Amino acid sequence: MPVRSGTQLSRKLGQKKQRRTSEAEQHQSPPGASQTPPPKEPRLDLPMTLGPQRSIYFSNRPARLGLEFFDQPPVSLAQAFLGQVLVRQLDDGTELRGRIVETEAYLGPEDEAAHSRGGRQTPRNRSMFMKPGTLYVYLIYGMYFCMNVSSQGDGACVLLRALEPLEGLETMRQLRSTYRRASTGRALKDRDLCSGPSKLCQALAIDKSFDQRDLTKDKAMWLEHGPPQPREPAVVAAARVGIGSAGEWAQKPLRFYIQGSPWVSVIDRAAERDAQV
DNA sequence: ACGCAGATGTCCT
DNA sequence: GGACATCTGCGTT
Repeated sequence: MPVRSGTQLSRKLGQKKQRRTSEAEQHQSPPGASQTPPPKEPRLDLPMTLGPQRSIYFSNRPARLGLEFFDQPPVSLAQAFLGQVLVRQLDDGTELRGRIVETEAYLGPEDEAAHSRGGRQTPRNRSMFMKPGTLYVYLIYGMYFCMNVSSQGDGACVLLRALEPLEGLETMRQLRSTYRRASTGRALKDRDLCSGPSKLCQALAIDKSFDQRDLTKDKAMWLEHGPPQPREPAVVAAARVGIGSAGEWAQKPLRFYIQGSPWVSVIDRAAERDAQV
């Protein structure tokens, strides 16, 4: 859902460093994951007509999005993520689904708010420099995780900030509660399941072991086209959250969210007013 | 509704 | 040693 015209198909691959094959395979299956493949879906009749988003083989589920989706500049990828569905398959086969409603773009070396500012490359942020679709998961404040997806452009990526939970809500609630103090026994509201970058990591059981995995190939997580919407949703561009010390870069409108969605983590009324002139 | 302190590990100066 | 792409629970309007 383009808010602005972005470069579409005329891009060149291979701007990022090649990932070694051994690493790719090493991260295919998480440590502790069940060795046996998850139970197969019940056999379903093939639909009479097959849409372009659906696999022609043995499934009526939407196909996972591939490299051609992730290989675009960070701003257009951040916008393209909105409305797509993130799927997490747990070790027991349970599938959790959430529609992405809020993202942030981190542009790379020139972006003072990015971990890759100045071209810094460390063991922690190495996945920012890997091929588009690679996950960058890091620990923040000693106890939380944030999940990014590498985009086109060295050191550029997109932070996933909020999801609209679609499937597996009770499991998400359970996963979220595990990390909270047991003193308050109140169940979390649906809105509190995935409305924040670290909340969604808790709800989908995403931790450091997902760092450097390939979202186009990983067995435990992938991205699907979101269901068609009756209307093209309005997208708000606002300042990014939690990067106060990044000078002028803190003000740039590099956070994107679906206007009116109750699942967004931080609403920016001023940005919404400015946008509707 | 909003504000603030505290929790807690890792990276980087 | 300080900062950190955060969240929670408890306090005050």
